[in-house]
Amino acid sequence: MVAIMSTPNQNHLLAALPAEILERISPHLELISMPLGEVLCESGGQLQYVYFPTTAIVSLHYVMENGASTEIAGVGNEGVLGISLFMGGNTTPSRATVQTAGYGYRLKGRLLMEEFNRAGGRRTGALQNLLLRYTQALITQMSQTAVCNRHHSVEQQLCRWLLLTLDRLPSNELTMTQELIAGMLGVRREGITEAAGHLQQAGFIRYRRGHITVLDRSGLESRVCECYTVVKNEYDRLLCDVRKRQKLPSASHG
Amino acid sequence: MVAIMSTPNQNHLLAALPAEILERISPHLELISMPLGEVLCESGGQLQYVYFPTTAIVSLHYVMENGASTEIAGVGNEGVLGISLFMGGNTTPSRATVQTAGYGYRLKGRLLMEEFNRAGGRRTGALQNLLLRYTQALITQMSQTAVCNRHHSVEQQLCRWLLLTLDRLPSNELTMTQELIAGMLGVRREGITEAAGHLQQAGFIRYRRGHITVLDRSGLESRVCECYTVVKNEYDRLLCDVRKRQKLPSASHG
DNA sequence: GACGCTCTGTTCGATAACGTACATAAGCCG
DNA sequence: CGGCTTATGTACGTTATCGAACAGAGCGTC
Repeated sequence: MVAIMSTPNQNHLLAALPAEILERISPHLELISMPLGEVLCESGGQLQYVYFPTTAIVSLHYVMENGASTEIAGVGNEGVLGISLFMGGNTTPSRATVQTAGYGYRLKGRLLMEEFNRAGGRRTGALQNLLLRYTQALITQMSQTAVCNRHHSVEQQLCRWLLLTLDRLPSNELTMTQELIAGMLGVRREGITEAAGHLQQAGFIRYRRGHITVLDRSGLESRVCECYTVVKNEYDRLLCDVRKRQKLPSASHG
Repeated sequence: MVAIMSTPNQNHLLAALPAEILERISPHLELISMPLGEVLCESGGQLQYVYFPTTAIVSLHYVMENGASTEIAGVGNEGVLGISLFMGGNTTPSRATVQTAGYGYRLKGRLLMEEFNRAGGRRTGALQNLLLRYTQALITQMSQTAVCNRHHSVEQQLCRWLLLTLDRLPSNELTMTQELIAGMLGVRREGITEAAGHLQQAGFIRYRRGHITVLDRSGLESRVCECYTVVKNEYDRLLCDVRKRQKLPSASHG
């Protein structure tokens, strides 16, 4: 009962681990609350933990000298925050903040590394394999963000962002102001107001102060640029064994 | 004498490998010519080899449905093409083409993987460690490209691109048409003409049909956005042990 | 229930980059 | 050397987004 709000299984990466590994690290997984706006890692800051979100979504973004900022990728229940630990850099120039409040599990970096480097001798460990594939999917997301920033309209980018966020949430309602979304996409708030207005007129979404409800997902998909599909396909391809293990999401039950 | 045009040491990653590892893979390194425009890997295509450029530069870019394209990162003598092999994905949605003709070494993917997974038991292998750190630096480059695409002017981006390219070349002359640069940055050719004109008026560069000579590097640095420095610092930080091993470049000798 | 903060809607001109079109010039090849 | 291909220079109107300014409206708080 105490686990209603979150179980490790809700994170796809944790869920995909072989039982043996999960048993080893489970005792060290700490369930934590991740409130909106919390800064999990400053630019260039050391990470003590890696974070496996379950219901929360974390935004990786750069803050520029002039204060402007842009999200370069999001991390939700499909992934993990803190790849710089096992990639060997320890830090990154990007900042990580909680974009959607929720829960997640954290694990001491040292413990993750022990498991990451636990090689079977013949072949690399299952955890390492999984995390590297996840990292590649993340790379695709970042790359596609670069492409999208260059070539697509604010409305298209908003659709992409909404769909990617929706994919990480159990419901069809996002708790999110237009101001925050603008910050993520690195555009003006007014641009979001305008684009969101179009989408609302089309009947795809409805919103009220700080809440966006997606009414017609396929409508958004009809307006989104190809970038969304590229990213989604790549996550599915690289982490398909992860998906297979998931119990089917209760999309039709509310 | 036959090796004047290229030696494995000219690639920083190869040069940084422990002698033991280099001895194992050296017999399998094939010196190859990489002509301008050669497509090393199509979007979604399988890589048979990984490529360690020495004098060539490879561009990783996305080609969109409408034909427009954008570079998301470059790979020169500081890196390796084919990270998707050891990251576990085998393919990526990006395309790799030769942006600056030159030479490089290729290595069969299977052989790289053997070495990548050769764990010492206690700790992960030196090659794995190096390649993962390189990958993190590449991630920074991609992220910063996304940020730069969003917030900075064509001129700033051109400066960033010139400097990053210059860092990978032995001389201060790039063989490159404005048309090609425009394709890299994902902007119009006219935009490059204009920005390059400014830089030439300022005396920072000089160009003639297909050749750009950098006359005043610090001039470019004064106009470039912060993105260049972020990327460069991150390469230096993550691969500093690589730099240490390099013989100092003969910048002052022609 | 009134207040006030914050979010949202709307306007305006300014600007950077676009798309198109065409003129000029450089260098290659016969 | 002369002609052709291709790169570069320049101009035009068009567009998306920006930056700033302000009005209205929702929602929590007292």
